[in-house]
Amino acid sequence: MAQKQPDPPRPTDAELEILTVLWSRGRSTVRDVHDAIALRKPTQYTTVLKTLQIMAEKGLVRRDEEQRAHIYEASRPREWTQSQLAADLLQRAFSGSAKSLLLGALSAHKVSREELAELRKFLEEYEKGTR
Amino acid sequence: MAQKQPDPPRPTDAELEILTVLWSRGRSTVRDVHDAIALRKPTQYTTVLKTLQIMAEKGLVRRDEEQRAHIYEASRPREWTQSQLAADLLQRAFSGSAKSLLLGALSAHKVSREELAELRKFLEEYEKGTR
DNA sequence: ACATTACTACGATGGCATTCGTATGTCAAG
DNA sequence: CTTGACATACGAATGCCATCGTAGTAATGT
Repeated sequence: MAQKQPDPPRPTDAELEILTVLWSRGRSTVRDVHDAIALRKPTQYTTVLKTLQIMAEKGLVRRDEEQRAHIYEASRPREWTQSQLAADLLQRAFSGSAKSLLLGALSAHKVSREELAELRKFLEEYEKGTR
Repeated sequence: MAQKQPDPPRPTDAELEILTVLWSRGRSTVRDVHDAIALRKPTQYTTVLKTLQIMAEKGLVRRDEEQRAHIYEASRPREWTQSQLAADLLQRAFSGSAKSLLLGALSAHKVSREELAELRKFLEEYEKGTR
C-alpha cells in the first residue's frame, strides 16, 4: 500500500528558486541546478548543495543516490505547489477573496491584452466546468 | 517638499496579521490590536507590542506618541500592500503568468458560484477599461 | 498615600534561512 | 601512484522572526 507522504512545508524564497529550476529541467544534479541559478545570481556551489540537502529532509525534493552525483527532483508537481502558495496568500493577505487577489496582481503587474483575453476565456471555461 | 518614503519591505506572517487588523480597524492602540488578534490565537500583549515597534522601525506602520497609549496605523493602504504581495508571488512562483496564479488560487480554494461570476464580471470590466 | 492596573521599552531566547568554508572521499588522467 | 577535478557532508556564522519575561513608569481607584 502506498504510503501517503505528509505535505511538505511552504518553500522559502531560495527553495522556490531551486524548485523552479527542477520543474523546468526535470531530474537534475546539484551542478545542473547551480549552473542554472548562477546565471542570474552569483551563488556558491555548496550553497545550492546544502539547500537541496535541507529540502530533501523537508520532503520538498526526492534524491536518487545511485550515481556519485546525486540526482534531485521536485517531490510535488509545479501545479500542486503553486496551488498551495496561491491559496496560502489568498488566505493570509486577501481574506479568501479571489477577486482582490486578481485585482492586486493585475494592478501591480501589467499584463498584455492577449493574456487578459486568455484569462477571461479561462474563467469562462472554468465557470462552465463547475456548473 | 514631501519626502518620498522608501518602500517598506514585504511584511512577514505576523506582521501581515497585524496589518490586517489595522486596515480593518483604522488607527488603533496596541491593546486594540492585541484584543483583535487574541480572539483567534492566544498571544501575549507584549508580543504584539514588540512586533508593532519593529514594524514602525521598518516603516510598515506609523506611530502617534501623543497619548500615553501610542496609536498605530498602517503606513500603506491595504490595496497597495496587497498589490505588492500579489505581484511578488506572481514573479517568484508563477513566472509572471497571471493565468497560472488564478488557476492555482481557484483549484486550491473553492470559490462560490457567485464569486466566480463576480470575478468574471470584474475581468470583463477591467478589459474594457484598458482597451 | 498606597496599591493596582495599564502602558512602553528592552533584553533574551529558540528556531529557521541563507550562506560559506573546510574536510573528506572518489575517480580518472598522466 | 600521485595529482587534480569534482562530488558529498557538515559545522559554523549571521541575521531575521516570533515570542516572552521583566523592569520601569504613568494613571487610576480606594
